[in-house]
Amino acid sequence: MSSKKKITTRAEDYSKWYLDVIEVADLAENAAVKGCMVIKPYGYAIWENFQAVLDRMIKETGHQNAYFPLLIPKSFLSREASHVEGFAKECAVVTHYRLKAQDGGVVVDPEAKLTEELIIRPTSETIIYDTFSRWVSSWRDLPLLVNQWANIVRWEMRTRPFLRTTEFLWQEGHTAHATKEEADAEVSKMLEVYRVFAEEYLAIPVIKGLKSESEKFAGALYTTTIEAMMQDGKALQAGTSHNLGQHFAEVFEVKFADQDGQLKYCWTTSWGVSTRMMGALIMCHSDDKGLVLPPKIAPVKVVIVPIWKDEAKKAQMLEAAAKLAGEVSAGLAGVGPVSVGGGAGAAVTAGAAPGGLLGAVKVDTRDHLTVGEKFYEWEKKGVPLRIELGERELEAGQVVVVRRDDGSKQNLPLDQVAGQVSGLLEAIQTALFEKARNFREANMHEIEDYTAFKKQLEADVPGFIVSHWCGSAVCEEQIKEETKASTRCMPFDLEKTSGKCIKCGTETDRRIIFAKAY
RNA sequence: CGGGGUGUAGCGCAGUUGGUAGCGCGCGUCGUUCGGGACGACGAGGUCGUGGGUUCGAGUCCCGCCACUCCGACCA
Repeated sequence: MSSKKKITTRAEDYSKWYLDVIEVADLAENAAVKGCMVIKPYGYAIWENFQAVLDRMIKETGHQNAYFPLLIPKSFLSREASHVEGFAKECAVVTHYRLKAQDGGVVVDPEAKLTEELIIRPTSETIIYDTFSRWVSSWRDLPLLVNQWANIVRWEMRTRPFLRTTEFLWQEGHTAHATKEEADAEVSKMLEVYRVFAEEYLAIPVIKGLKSESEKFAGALYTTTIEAMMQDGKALQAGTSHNLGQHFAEVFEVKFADQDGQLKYCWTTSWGVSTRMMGALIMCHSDDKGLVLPPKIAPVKVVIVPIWKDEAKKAQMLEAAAKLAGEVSAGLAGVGPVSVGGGAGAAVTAGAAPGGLLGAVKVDTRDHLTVGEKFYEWEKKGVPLRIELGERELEAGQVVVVRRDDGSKQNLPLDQVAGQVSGLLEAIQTALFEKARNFREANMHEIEDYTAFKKQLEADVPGFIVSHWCGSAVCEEQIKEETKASTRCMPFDLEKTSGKCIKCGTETDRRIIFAKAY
């Protein structure tokens, strides 16, 4: 269980260690299946907290959850020309519906060939707008605001755990509106939801902006994005919100009779956040000891490690720890969602349950591990606060409280712990965000000279480069070829200044962020 | 699909000129331990990726096949 391997850290090689904590992908001796993901219970508890928070925010902005089919008729995908072009190369295709026994094994039954192949959804625009066409007939049916939690399959050539897996989990929102203005407002409203989610819950600072034409979603009018910087100075697109214009409405005939009696096509939007955000969370905060989780999203927020020498002392310590856990749980109200199995009451007993990992406050009662091993394990799992409770503490009427983010230790009187825990968790939450934001600010570069631009991208931590750009896809493509940096977004809050395109020198007031990206 | 690399216990690996399968970690039982990754004793665990060939004898040599993996082209 606990490996003594020194953890190597940071974004570029994080996958070497986090698998132990969150995920394994050793399902089979089959590359395709390995590209999918197995999420261990601890990692899934983090995902469930993601869902709990984001789902609540999505509903608070007026959306409802629904579910649509996994399998999409091939013909649907080809209706929107640029959409099919964007996704055709990475679709898993269902061609048969039956196997049959043969020579002691099974083979695909050639008799069971489908007349039309089915595509495993790489995204659900097509099947959802096909459905919308039957749901919308009047302006009174609009806006139609729907969200779906689902799994997605994209047959990528190269996979990377969490960042690019063959199968991934996400939420995808799809909305239909009467006017472009309403659709625009929806797009920016949801991008703001994502910003708040990333910054206030995951403590990941993000930059909101507009994608270039070549980086926008296949079939969209325009794409907005939140871009985050990882600890190695590379960019990660953490969430996107698209205005799909009337493209999909036209090909799937999502039409409505407006108040003026005219039959009009809807304006649609879509937006999504995936398990990739888990990768962002890991890479943004983790250190040499393992995960560092922001308190608001951590499945286990506080772990109490009782320390004893013999059976008699063990009973005494466990009792004291259980009592403390109860008090701390009560003091935790309002600090983010509580994970599965984790109501305050459940949390107190969770430690006693064999194998139980979860609960907002966890008491580590295991006695086949040394204290040191327990410390290392919870640090690796990123639990924000650790409370050490031993004979010494009990006699002195105090405990040792250790912060995961900076490793600092402090002694707290036993009767004050519960009252101070939520304040400490908030301090950790804030400190993580500040640290990440300071790092990003320190690695933002405004560069107007192409030689300096190329040199910066060769640095160990290349960071984000803000430069003027003429807007041409040709310059964009050449820069990518020469430096491997792609355009990330045109930040909405970036001041317009006049200057020359970093590549071709054309006068322009447009500036964009370039970065190496995951 | 192009260019490398690797297949031996759950994981990581060793295995010399061909001679009955080894190590570390992990796992199980018992005991001593326990304040930052403890120790001892005993134990369980293997069609050496696969098919053929050479040989008295193949993990080892020869040929074929398969799989995985890393680097490039694709992407949330």
